[in-house]
Amino acid sequence: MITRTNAIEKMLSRNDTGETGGHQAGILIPKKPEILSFFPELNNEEKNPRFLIAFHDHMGEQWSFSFIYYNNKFFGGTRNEYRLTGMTRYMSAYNLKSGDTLTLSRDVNGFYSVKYQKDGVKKIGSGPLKLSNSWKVVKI
DNA sequence: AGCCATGCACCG
DNA sequence: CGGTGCATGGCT
Repeated sequence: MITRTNAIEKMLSRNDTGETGGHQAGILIPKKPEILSFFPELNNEEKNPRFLIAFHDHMGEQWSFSFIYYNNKFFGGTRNEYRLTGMTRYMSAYNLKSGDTLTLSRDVNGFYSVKYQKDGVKKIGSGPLKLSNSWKVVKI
């Protein structure tokens, strides 16, 4: 049997939180099988398939995020990436900034939850803040 | 591949 | 009319 990912986390980039002035309303999901297996399967045959997922946070609040596969590359465009959108309200509610960690998890009942970790703990030591590939799989 | 940026639609 | 979100292009 396969091991499905039931929890993942990502250190937010500046564009994720909207600090760059962008308004793309969501975070980018890397095309890693381990990460993607956390999310429901999307229909690759259709353009920009999306899946609305309801998450609840540690405060008992409910949030609906959209897991979208922007795949217009296969439909005459140039995009080929996954995003989780509709998060600006959540991020502003808890004042999340780049460098903070966002954790997504799913229990055996398919119940999704989201939480965050204000960082400053994870040191970067020397060098610039490297945010690429900042996702990681978490076992629960 | 991943992050940055933006024109336009929609909604308060 | 300003903020938010979608979809898409651009840059590193």
